[in-house]
Amino acid sequence: MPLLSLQYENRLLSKLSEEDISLLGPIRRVELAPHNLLERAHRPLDYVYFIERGFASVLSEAAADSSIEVGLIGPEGMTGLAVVHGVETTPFSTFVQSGGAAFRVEAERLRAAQAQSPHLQGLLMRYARAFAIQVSSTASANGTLLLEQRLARWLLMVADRAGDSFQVTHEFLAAMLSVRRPGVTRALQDLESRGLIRAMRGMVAIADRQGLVAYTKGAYGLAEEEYRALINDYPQR
Amino acid sequence: MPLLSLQYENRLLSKLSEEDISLLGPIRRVELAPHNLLERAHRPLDYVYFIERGFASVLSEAAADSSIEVGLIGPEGMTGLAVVHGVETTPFSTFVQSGGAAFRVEAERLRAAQAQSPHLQGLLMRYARAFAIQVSSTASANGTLLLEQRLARWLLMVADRAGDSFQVTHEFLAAMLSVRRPGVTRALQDLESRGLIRAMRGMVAIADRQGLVAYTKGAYGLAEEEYRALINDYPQR
DNA sequence: GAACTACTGTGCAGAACCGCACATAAACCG
DNA sequence: CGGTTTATGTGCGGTTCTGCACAGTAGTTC
Repeated sequence: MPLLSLQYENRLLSKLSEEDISLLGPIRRVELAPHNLLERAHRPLDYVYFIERGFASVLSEAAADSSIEVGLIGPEGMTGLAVVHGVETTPFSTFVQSGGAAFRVEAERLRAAQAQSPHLQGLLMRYARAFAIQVSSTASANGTLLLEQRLARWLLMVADRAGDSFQVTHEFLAAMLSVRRPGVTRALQDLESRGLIRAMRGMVAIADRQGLVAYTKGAYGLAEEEYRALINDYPQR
Repeated sequence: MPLLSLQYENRLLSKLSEEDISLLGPIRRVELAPHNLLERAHRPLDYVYFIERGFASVLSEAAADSSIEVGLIGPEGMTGLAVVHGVETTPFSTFVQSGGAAFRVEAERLRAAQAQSPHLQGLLMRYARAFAIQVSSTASANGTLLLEQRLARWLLMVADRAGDSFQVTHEFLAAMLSVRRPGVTRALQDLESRGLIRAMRGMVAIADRQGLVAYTKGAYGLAEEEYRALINDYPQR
């Protein structure tokens, strides 16, 4: 009999035993439609989502008018880290960027499960750490990189979660990076002229992954390496 | 008999009972000299530090040549959150910016104490959350603010940890914000001309705290509010 | 296939910041 | 107290990005 856990595309759930999964209670598979809000800033979190397909963005609206993405979550992770830390609310919003599916778990249930299973607790702690490192890298990238490099990093991060070609508009990219839309157009043209990507209407495809990585001059890779060390190397059970 | 915990200026330690403190084992008070490295990137963490006076910076050196500060830790917190998450290393360096003192706890001991005391565990989880929010705010600030506003935010964060006037050079500020040094000179002049600070050789003093806060247009305040909600409101024990 | 609605491309003046270079000034040291 | 070090102030050309404005083009709808 195959392990139930192999049914999960989510990298976190796939690390859990049937027992741990059952601790999560009635976990329901839900469809994620683009623009779905999975968390609203300052509202209590009722559910966390272990993403199976698609991805979501964590958005900071700190500075009055200008919002910006601070984190990206796909099948490698989960939304609702506040719950993992035992907290009821978060100051950020999380919304679905690219539709897909997820397993939804009640916040209370997750908390109880953490208390019961050290293995689950350990895994979630490590993911929280991995995500914190991703956000730190974003802080670093936002402070030190040019737009083209920030864009390259973003495209790579999305490719990791949604495959090498995906739908996205310049407008949307501009919102995530908090830059002007025409700036994105130019930056994409530049990346394309270097043969690193192919840009079509409403869509971008990675053409030369290695080249893109090199182009970010180290801004992409560290967080991803840490994720591997933290999660992939965590014992299956 | 007064509570032992009242002896601690560190906001986290001051929330702990004598029992919880004793779980931390031989905690040693150490002096923090400027430029002391409390954590080295990719090296195992042997100790965590609960800061009593002074403050430390978490530095990302992701992008090859350019390093940048991603987090600030003073008497409100602790270094070594990797340990709290059950991880042995961190990809960042943490160094003392402003000398002072701290209580040093063995990493192993902290881990064991977390397992034994739900109260301690809860507190550290909440601090980890507060710090993550701080880093997210930095990501947001780095992506959306002008230098002067980033500077204003940084000065406020330091003032919270080291008092309203503190020593710092333009060179140093430039390194933290990852900008040119003359840019800092100009930005400080601008803040001073608005009557928000007073800048002297090797030193800055906050003159109009409220004005400074207003000047950051919301970039300062959110993380601090969250800290209060997470830590100050956590039950004493 | 015409009208409409995204989405993408382009241009231009100006602000913000960089890179480099150098001038001034305060503190320190012998 | 004169020399050295450290810190701050200034200038200038160039690049990146903004803000604003508008043109083109691909899809969609009826």
